[in-house]
Amino acid sequence: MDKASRSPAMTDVARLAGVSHQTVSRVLNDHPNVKEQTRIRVRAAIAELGYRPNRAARALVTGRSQLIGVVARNSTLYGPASMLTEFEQAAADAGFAVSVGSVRELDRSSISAVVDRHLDQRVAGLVVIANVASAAEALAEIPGDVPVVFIDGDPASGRPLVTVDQVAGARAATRHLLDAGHETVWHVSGPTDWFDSAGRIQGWKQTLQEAGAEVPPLLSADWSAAEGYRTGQMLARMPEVTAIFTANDHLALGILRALHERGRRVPHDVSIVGFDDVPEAAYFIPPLTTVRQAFGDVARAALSLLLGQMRDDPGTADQIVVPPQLIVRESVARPA
Amino acid sequence: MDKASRSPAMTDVARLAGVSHQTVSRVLNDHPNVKEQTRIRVRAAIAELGYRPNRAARALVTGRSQLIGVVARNSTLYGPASMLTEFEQAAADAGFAVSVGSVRELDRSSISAVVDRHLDQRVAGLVVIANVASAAEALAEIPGDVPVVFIDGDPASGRPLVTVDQVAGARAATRHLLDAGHETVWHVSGPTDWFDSAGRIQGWKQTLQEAGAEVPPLLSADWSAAEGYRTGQMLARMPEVTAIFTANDHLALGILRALHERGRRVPHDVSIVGFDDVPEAAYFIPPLTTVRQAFGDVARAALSLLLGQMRDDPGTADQIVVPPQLIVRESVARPA
DNA sequence: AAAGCGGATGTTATCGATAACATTTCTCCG
DNA sequence: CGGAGAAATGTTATCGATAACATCCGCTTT
Repeated sequence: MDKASRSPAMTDVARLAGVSHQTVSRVLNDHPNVKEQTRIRVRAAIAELGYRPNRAARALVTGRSQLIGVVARNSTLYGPASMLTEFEQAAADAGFAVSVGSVRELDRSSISAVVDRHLDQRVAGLVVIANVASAAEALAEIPGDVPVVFIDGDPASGRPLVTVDQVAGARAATRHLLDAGHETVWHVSGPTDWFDSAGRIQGWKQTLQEAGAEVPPLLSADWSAAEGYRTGQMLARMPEVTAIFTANDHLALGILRALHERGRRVPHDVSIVGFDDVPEAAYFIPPLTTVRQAFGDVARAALSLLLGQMRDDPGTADQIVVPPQLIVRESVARPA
Repeated sequence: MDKASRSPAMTDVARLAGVSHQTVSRVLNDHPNVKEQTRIRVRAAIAELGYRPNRAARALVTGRSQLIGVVARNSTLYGPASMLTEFEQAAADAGFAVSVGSVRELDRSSISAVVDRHLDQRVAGLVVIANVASAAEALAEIPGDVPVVFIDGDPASGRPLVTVDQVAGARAATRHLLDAGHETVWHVSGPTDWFDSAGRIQGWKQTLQEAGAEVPPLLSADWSAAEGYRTGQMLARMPEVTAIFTANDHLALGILRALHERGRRVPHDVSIVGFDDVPEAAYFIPPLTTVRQAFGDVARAALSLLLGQMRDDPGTADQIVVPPQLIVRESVARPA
């Protein structure tokens, strides 16, 4: 049959239930003024036909889809990847689909291309995981009428934003090393144009200064184990280095290896604290003390901010900061 | 003005260009029968108004969106996560948006929920990263008229499928260990219901049998460093174990630590080969010999299969197998 | 020069939902 | 018991695109 090939529409349901299509629409949208009995009849018809509302039609008339666009950097870095899946999960629970638009670099033209693609799809809202400063200018282009939430963006931007409190995380890590008795703490940071890096650097520096400790020169790297290793080779040759705080766990891994090759034992000779708590961190040699970020909380917070904006709800806050948590394992000890 | 708040539609462009909306549509779709001069006028009007076609309207009338749905397990595992971002990238290059539907478990009900959500959005096609057998039955529910491609699915299913040649990868790894002089090779596999695991187990076993080596009992684990560690604690106590092939790099990491704690040196006492080549693998202690999967190739192949189906192009193959590559580092040596 | 043809363009119907308004049916109360 | 007002339901317009068909025009063809 030709009929069978086309999926049923609202009018088909209406006919079967003996009502008008509008009543079907009311049932679907939980409109209050529908008699219970009718509601049941309609539901039955929906089930019988396997009816499934056409979102395109709905989007056309309402001007809003049930789709949230995410702009993220193309990366398998643990942080961004976790954030993405957590957000998708939260959005799905709230009945939204998520369209990912990843981008090789967070520069102006790439971002506006992705944002354009999202706007083409008439997304109901946008989430931008904008962890670098260069993103800022491109984001000015996002039209004001589409709800946007930033994750990891510029805390000073004044835009709706959810972040992990990087400063607090870095303070906890640095504090932990100082408390163990180290005179000072070296820091291997991520790329300095990332907000995450900036916050961690700031927290580290502040804590040292408050403790009256000398602030060693900053070593910056990308996020990779490879650069951690290179930096580690240098640090391993410096006997005065007894405590290192790295901006993520992979950097720490590279440093662990460099120290190991040079015969410097962790934590006996050198203590080290990472950041992220990747699932493997507990199985490094030795198990890594690190700072865990609650990506799930961030994702859920971002979603609720976004939904608040969609509802035009003035009661919702516009900046949420999620506290991180120090996870103590075995990579820190009192200096020799 | 109220006018300014609503984005321009096709008729607005038509009015400005002095043509009918249908001509605008023709220009947009590169229809041949449009005079060059008209085409230029329309293009100018489009640019002037900043017109952007409404995909919802198009989807409504054509019944197809420019959206590809991906069904994947919610996970930050390196493999699946890489696959996802690679696929998104490829799809974006081809002008498609990607809607992710992740799922906590690949069981029947979760999968059909996600597939339903995708179908609601009228996706133009589906990509299912179905790495476990339990997924199979749920996938039978996908209606036949929507193009589907599987990544990592059941090689025997007869459905359009792209996979990495797990068997070949495992053979290369096992072979490499045997060639180094080991009498046999132990294998720590992933969950046995994953196709990936199954292929790797098969390749390992075959290679041993062909070489006339004894096949040690299979040790199976999940994919985590944690289980690798637990399994490693056992293996470390068995002096006859000199060569281990693990189903992924994280398992290898856990085993490395267990061996280290027990004083068994790698590769001097025990050789080990992983799978995946996560970016950190080169910085394990020691650097890990492993098998690299070309996720980018897989993603692009999957996309082209999908596009082929959409075009109803009979010329496209329906199963593509991407070869993996052995990456030799320092975790393998000749036995003592 | 009339017929015929194809290229360029316009007109109208259509997809499947919601919005806005119209109408019918209850229910309650004086 | 009649009428007001609310509840329940129906009717029609609409969103913005493409599909199908209609028309117009300029040329070739004979």
